[in-house]
Amino acid sequence: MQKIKDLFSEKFVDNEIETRGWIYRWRESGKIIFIILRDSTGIIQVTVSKDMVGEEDFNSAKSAGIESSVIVSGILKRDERAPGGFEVLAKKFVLVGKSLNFPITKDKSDEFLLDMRHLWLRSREMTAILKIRSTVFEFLHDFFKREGYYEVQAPMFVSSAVEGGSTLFEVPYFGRKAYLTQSSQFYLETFIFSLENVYTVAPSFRAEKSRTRRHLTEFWHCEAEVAWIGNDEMMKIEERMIMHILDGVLKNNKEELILLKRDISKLEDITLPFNRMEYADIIKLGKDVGLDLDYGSDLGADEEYAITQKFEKPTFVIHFPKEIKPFYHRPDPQNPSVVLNHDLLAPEGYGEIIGGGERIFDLDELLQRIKEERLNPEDYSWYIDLRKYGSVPHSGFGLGIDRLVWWIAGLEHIKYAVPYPRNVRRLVP
RNA sequence: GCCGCCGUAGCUUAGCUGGUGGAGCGCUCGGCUGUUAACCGAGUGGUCGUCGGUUCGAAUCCGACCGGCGGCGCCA
Repeated sequence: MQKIKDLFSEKFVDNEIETRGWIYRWRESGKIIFIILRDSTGIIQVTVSKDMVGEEDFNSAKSAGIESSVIVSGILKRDERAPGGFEVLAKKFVLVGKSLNFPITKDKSDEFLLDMRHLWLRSREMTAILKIRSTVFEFLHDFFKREGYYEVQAPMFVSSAVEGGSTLFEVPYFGRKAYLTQSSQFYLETFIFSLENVYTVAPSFRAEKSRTRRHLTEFWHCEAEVAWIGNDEMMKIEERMIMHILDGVLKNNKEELILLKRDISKLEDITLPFNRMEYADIIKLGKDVGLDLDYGSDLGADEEYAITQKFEKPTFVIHFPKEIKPFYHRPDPQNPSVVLNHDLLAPEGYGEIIGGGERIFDLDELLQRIKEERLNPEDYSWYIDLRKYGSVPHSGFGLGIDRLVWWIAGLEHIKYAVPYPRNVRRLVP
């Protein structure tokens, strides 16, 4: 039994082979049937003719519809008329699982394909994306393993918000109210006092009615928290991490990137270090380009687009005004009106993929910021506790893994980066 | 939450200055021994999103509702 990809080799030519898969294309021309067979590794043409396979097998090949699963044995031939230059001359054709009329045909709208996602996953495009996605997760874990991190797990059911603004999904919890986590950051901070360097890969949930090409209500979140380091060192870790993943995808998924028509040179040209820009300088730069930007307003989609179009590699935007960032970010001792934080913006207009920074580690400073933001300290009692018993300077970040896949694969909308995307409307399939 | 847009056959759509709904793909049948999302012939398929209004007459005009899409805000 051979995988389809392995058949594209001189060593099998004129030899007996056997392979199996699903019918990707089917056409007949008189007494010969052409089948394009697909498996997880690729596609190959199979020709079925009556005098080669006999009446019975020929009839099952004739009745087999798109996406039928089949086992074929025969002779591998070189033939320039076949796509890819090789084809299988069938001697035996076994229909394993019949396929009814496959609902996905030539014309397909975005929405229809989302409704049919459980079947559309088989498409060459989705298969390529899923392979890239698999590599991204693999090299993400690989990076942390190499750098000596511990992987930890935080709860998905939580009792309150990490930050005030975001909307939480409420779920009934034995007569009480619970919420689905929107970030594991606070829990990660609890682990650093024993494990020092920790990370987690888990879903986060946001009940925002966002309708943009980069928002989902459920997304895969990689978060890390590191003891004893500051904002600058955190950024260096992150850029190494992104480079490691990029290298992994470029090494393992060239074929998939090509199939997706990704401009690979744009990824290959990225080198360390990434760009760094002060928030204040962005505002100045924005004014020069004619954007309506005031110091103290958060960067909107237009601004991010303008910035990320300008640069060929990812850009850290650092030192945001503290008012527009959550209370736990540490104000810069040199200039307490800004915080020691960073957002990482992916190039080519993709925008924010990471948010991170240094956390306040002083008890009084944290209480002060909670008070300024008019939050209730009781809601953060165990988080505040961490500043009472041997607090240390520390930093962390959150990476939107789906957004990373979205950018690397060069996709139009984040929903293509995720097998079963969830947004305010979509819960099926 | 705000601003735009769209619902016609299984899918993709034309018809929208009102006068009995057309096409391509799919599917069924037939033809072809080299097709490349093949081609040729025949057939199949529609309470035009729902309800109401205007009119002699509504897919078409008006209103409400339902469903969806794109963008902004929010963020990963």
